[in-house]
Amino acid sequence: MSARSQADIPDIVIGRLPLYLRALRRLQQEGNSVTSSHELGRRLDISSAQIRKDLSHFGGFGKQGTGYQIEFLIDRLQAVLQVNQEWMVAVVGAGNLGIAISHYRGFQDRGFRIAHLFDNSRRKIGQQIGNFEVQPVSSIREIIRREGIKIAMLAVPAEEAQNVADQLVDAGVQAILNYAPININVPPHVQIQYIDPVTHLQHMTFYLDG
Amino acid sequence: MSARSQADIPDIVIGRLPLYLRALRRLQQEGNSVTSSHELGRRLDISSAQIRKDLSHFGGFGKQGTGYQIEFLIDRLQAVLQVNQEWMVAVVGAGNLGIAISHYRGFQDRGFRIAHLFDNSRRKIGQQIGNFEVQPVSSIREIIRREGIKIAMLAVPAEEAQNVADQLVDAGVQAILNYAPININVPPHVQIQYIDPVTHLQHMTFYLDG
DNA sequence: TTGCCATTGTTGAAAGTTTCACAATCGCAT
DNA sequence: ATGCGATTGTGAAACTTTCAACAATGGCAA
Repeated sequence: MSARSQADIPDIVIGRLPLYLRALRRLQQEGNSVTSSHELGRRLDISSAQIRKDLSHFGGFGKQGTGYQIEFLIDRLQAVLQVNQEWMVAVVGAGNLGIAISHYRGFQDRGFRIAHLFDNSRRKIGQQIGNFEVQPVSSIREIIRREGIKIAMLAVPAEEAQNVADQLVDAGVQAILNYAPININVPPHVQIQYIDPVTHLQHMTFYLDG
Repeated sequence: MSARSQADIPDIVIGRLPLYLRALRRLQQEGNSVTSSHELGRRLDISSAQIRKDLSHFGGFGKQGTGYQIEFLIDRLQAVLQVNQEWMVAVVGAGNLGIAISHYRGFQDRGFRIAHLFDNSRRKIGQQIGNFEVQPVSSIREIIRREGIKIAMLAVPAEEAQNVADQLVDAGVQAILNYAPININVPPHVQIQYIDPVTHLQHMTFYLDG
């Protein structure tokens, strides 16, 4: 992993923190104010020892005999993940998927706000979709630079993904979540993650009988 | 992992096979008929040794000095993952996301076909969306039983996810891909995987500066 | 106050995963 | 036919991750 490898925490641990955060907020919504590594583990299907060890990388958040104060732990995890602020996110691709992403309410309160929706089809540019007017891909560079946007979600056809990713990186984007079913290459200072439902489905079919 | 733990292959290896498959099909589309562990590794950002070792779990697919016949390797991986057939998939939730999933052309030729779209809102039941007429959640049990559907994608609000998952499992579903941002519990014979863009974004923000 | 139960943080051992390094061998050019 | 460069498959080593176990400690009840 690159850059801010904060005190050398394993990346696999970082990857679990968002799951802890999600479960903690749920527990809170359900009216709890305290929880334990056992309860969290039961919910997430992760061993309690692992949860304690993961959290211990960032300091002693709990109390022996009692467990963890949910609100406090949420605050700390949000700070560690840097989601105690709101990141602006650009979405590229205004097809069905890009539109669904742009409408999704689930980013709110979790650290992200969709700020722009780009596409390069004549038919779509200028169209009003949710709160956004679709902007041309050619304006990515200027807008992203001007607004200092660091994060983009890519929902374009596979054939265009690498090209658009290059433009995003050039504009200063440092993290890309790619929905196109193709691997793309980015410089080492840029984070990239993939969402492809088919790879998940194919992983599961291995275990099915028949 | 459960059930068909075919000759005890590590689950982490199984999880990489869909990525190999995806990259191989791309290489094929680009007109290649042969590749090597080095070329694949470069594309996927995985070491060539790892690719060779992963593949070796399933037999010797390559030729020294030459590499791998792409078509042959695709066939074998598809057989291993059981995607040399077409699985019918039920989608539950006809919101923006469920609709985007139902329109997505990317399932074709990768082993899956959306067969039904369910929702329980009065407004949506009966509506025609793409090739599907939205059906009530209450009919899940009968339809999935009758058609022997084994795989479902869940695109309902977090509050309803556990409940719908229970109904799916009861109807005989053995694999669930859950888009709702919540952990759900299923019996051990049921596969479950998660897609939550926010967890990916939060993972990446850890490494961003600022 | 004392004792008891629950729970954390942490150590060290066990299990799992990746990488290294190289013999075996393939195809091609000479 | 021979030699050469490329590439696989694999055993052993290095590294990473998970798990089990337990001392330390907090809160509560008696």
